[in-house]
Amino acid sequence: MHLSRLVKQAQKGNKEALLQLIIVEQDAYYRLAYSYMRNEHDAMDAMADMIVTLYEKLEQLQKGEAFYSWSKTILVKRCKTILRNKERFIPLEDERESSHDALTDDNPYRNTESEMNMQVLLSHLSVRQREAIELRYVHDLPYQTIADMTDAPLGTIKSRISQGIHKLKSMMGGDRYDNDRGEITGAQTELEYRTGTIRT
DNA sequence: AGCCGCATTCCGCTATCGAC
DNA sequence: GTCGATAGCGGAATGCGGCT
Repeated sequence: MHLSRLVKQAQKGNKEALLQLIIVEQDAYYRLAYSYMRNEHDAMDAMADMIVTLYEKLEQLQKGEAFYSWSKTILVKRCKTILRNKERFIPLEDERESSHDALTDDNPYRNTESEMNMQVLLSHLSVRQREAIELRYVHDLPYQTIADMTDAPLGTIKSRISQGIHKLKSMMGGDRYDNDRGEITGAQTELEYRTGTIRT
């Protein structure tokens, strides 16, 4: 994989190169867009808008290796803009209702009972905590990228995730895996197993 | 090629602060 | 008092260059 080379080709106007870059991560893009839009049509719309933006602004990207975090930041901001325009951006007090939407049949995450349980658990967090945790453990994005996406300081993202995990732990009735040495938390482990992002 | 040490980056955690 | 935001610390992971 020569990411930087592909990005440079795309920056020179090579549409094939840009297409290749997008295809490699198309599933990740879709899942990310879906997690915000909650339906296939809007997720596809957001992805289409992202591709247009990428094509227009690719010259501004300085580090080729940062292409995917940069493009995902664009996608998330586009999703939020669409939601705002539709006046559907979910305010804090409505988050529980939205959690039920997340369990509809076309949700790509709703595969098993335990995944549904995790969605229910996540629905008890604040919107911002849930967003940060989903971006980290569902979409496997680094803290800095999440901070960029959400326009929040890095420390704030760390805090949201840490406190969100803490809440999940208490909701799960204590920590099955935690111990005195401070190893990986039960809730965190649960999330990582759900999403396949557990590191070996 | 393999090992070692150093530097950098990333992450988890927590103390502190301010708003309510 | 509670909650969320912020900053900073320490440990783990990773990258990289030098040496054998």
